[in-house]
Amino acid sequence: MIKILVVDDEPQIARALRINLSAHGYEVTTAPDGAQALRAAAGVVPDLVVLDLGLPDMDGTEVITGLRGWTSVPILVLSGRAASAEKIAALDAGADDYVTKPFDIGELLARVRAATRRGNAAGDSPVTEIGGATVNLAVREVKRDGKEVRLTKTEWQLLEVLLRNPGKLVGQRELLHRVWGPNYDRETNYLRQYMAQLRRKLEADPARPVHLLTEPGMGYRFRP
Amino acid sequence: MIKILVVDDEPQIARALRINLSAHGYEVTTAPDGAQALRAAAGVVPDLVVLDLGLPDMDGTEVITGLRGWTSVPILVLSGRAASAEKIAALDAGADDYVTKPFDIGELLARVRAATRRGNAAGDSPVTEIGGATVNLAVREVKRDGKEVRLTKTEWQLLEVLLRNPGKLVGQRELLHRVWGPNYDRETNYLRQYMAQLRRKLEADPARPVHLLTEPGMGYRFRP
DNA sequence: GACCCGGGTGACAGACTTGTCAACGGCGGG
DNA sequence: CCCGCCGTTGACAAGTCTGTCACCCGGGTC
Repeated sequence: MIKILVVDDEPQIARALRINLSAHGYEVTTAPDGAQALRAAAGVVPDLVVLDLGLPDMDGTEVITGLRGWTSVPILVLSGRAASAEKIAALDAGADDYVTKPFDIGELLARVRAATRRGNAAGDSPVTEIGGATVNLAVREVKRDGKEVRLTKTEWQLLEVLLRNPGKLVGQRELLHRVWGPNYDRETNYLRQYMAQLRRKLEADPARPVHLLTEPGMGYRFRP
Repeated sequence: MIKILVVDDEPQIARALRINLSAHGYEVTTAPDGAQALRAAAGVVPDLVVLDLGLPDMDGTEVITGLRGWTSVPILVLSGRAASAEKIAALDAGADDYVTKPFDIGELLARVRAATRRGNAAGDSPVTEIGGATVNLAVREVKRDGKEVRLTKTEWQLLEVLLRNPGKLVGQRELLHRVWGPNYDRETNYLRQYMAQLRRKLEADPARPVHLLTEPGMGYRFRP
């Protein structure tokens, strides 16, 4: 889910934005001032920041430069001031877009889509490291020492469930259901078989796995 | 030097933009209508397109989708129309920013800076090399040893889906949906048939494909 | 030590998928 | 009308994956 951080000191605007964005499938966090915005961004690492310039504690461009110091997350600025000088300052500070209030909510949503689309296309491919191997779930690719490793469909499905729950113990029953279907409950031999194959292909020392762990009697766990 | 393609049918606006942009160190090309814009973009591969929506030959969004077919170059739209619906349509078609006329030239330049700042994610050419063949998605043309190779409509659609997701595994279900429509789910024989034809026409050794790869049980993948 | 139990490993036959050849019918151009 | 091109379909050998079996290991229990 795409995460958006909304920074606005006016509660009703913040609430309106939260409602509209949530209704369109975004995960919304809000912050009422610049200091909390910077802290929140460092915590959740959003995919987009919607920033109102009229903040009580610091100037809007300071927030922008504060963010730009360590992240290239898209920043969409909202402002009541339509003066060109303001826009130029915000854009040159590192903002990606500038919308003046009052704004049409449909247009804002379209600009949000445009900004997040860029972010995704710009190529953040979530890769996971396992032993000497690199797993890229988005493009279904595993590399080890620069060479490609091929996984079968079943191996991918099993690996995906584990990787999507990093650090969490996934029960045998749940793994069987997710990979083979709801009619499979006790076929733990399938799991042993395919876990062994995954370890052989991914772990540095398949006999002593470090990331794909067995929890005897319960299930398996992926430790990052 | 950053290259900008200005698309505008009004000579005085095009000239004003050219002068202003050139004065700020950009290399400017201009095109007076949509068809020439698409051809010019395929030729010089700009770092930014400034597109006026009021073109004589085709609708503005058509130009946008035409560009988005093969490139993710930033597109900044200029328009006299301030209606939200227009903006939403253009942004959702793939535009990155939308400025209504009359605009402040300083603000436009700031938006140009913002758009080009993040721009340079490389590897964005309209032509793709496959074996001994050269595929130009923009103008729908394949050349091999200097000679033209003809692809049918279905072959183009299939090839396009794969080429637009370089390195990514595309599931057979997804391929069928995108090329034949949502009612096709299990007709994998179509895929086999057309993948074979594409390999015959594009790959150096069709029996041992290097770029158009099969992932058994899952789908196909284009490796650059 | 003998036994049991859950897990890991190698091998293999059957089921499924894939690449390929061949053929059919619709459609437009000459 | 005939012809060539294209999309669709059927059939089948070669190849790949899956489920299953037999067997091993290590730890806990008596």
